[in-house]
Amino acid sequence: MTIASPNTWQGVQDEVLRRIRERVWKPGDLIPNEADLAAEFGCARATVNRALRELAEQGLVERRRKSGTRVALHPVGRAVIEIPVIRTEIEAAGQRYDYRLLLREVTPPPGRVTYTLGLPDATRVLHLLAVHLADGVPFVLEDRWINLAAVPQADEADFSVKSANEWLLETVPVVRGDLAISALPCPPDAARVLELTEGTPLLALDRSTWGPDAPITHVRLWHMPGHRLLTQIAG
Amino acid sequence: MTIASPNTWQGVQDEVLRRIRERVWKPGDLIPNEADLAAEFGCARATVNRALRELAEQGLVERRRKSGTRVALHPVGRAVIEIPVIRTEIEAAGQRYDYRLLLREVTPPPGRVTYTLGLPDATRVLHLLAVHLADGVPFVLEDRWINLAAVPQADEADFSVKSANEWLLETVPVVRGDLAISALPCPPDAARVLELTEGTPLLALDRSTWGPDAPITHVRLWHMPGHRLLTQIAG
DNA sequence: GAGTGGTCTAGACCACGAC
DNA sequence: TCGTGGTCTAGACCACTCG
Repeated sequence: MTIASPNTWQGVQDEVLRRIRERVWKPGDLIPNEADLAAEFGCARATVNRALRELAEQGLVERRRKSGTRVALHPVGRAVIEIPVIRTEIEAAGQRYDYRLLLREVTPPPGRVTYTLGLPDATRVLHLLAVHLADGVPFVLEDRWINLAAVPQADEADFSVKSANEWLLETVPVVRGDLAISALPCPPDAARVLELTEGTPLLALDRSTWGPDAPITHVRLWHMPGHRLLTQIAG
Repeated sequence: MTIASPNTWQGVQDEVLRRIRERVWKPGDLIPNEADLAAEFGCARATVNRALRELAEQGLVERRRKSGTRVALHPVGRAVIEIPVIRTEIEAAGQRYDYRLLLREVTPPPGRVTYTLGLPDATRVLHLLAVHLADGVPFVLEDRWINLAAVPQADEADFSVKSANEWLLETVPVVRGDLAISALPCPPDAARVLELTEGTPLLALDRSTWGPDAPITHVRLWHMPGHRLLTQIAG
């Protein structure tokens, strides 16, 4: 770890961090305002602003106009999970990627899908079931529902070669998404495909995405037993 | 969703985002340089810089000196998980918080603890087992190991009133942390405390933290069945 | 060598919010 | 009211990296 020269924004940030960690400024304390810090460090106020803004984004300090900047009392840790395309994830691990489409049907979706996406009752929805393999071994089971009202082209797309994941990324503009992580017992159909005992604890990732106007898709990824989501904590 | 006036950094960002989503600039494309965009939007280059810098942090564009700025080919989704103090989490849900210390001992830690923290064999480690309750019902079981070589004060602290989580936050400067999320079968001792059937799928969060010089603590949180980690996806 | 993003400056005005 | 952070500007120099 190198210390940046103190009149750069990183240098200011390092010094502020040091004072927070060494309790020169204690949790709850008000720290000097930007103009004073700029004078102390011999730099422009904009430089101090950038340093403090990033610390505020990380939750280490709280800033309010007029009140000033305080050291956070209970800094909230933030862990960033990266969600790559599954093929990329497997190939990045140096393994061979394979993909098999198991089921394709247009059928009324279960309640959890209509509910999380906020779909009207009569919506036509495309249901896909597919397995992604790493070196020939099942890696994750994908249970996807695509809103045909928002993505009519999906009805004619060939999802047996390219995964819906990648097809959607290239085809539909996504504006926002939700992710829910939970531990669930392996259901009977997944047990058959993944060759597991029913009830085995599996990590389930439920992802919903919306376009500019309408919900696009909901997907549940069933990860094989032992799979771990690894991240670093900032703050 | 309001559109910001276009000569603010948010306005520039909105317009750039729109062009990326509507495929005016396609994945892989080079977009105009900062000076040109500033001229087009009628603002200063610093304003464009801020807009693009944030998009680069989100992974939507890739920037390199001399080459310029490109629309990312495979934007990696990022989900930010917020990790509050457990008491805060429960109280924020409008529930009553309770805490019970079940076990306190100094004992050799299991391999997964010494391994993830990188502890030497002979390290003295304090082992705590505690349960956090919401409205009187078990919410999460905490299985914590504290490195007494790094935090000797922990040996005399009273963890029956204040949870180790909060005590450590107030006492020890933390420099970095790791988080691993997995689905595991409920072990026998947890089953007794949480009044569950052994083997029930539980969401396990393994958190390790380091101070400036040494590993501080490793904690595994066993969440009750059905618990979901909710986040939003950026990008 | 030259074009690009990365950063700093000194100054200015604005928006929020505590009083 | 008025102090604070939030932002914009015009200009400058630097650092990286491609050709």
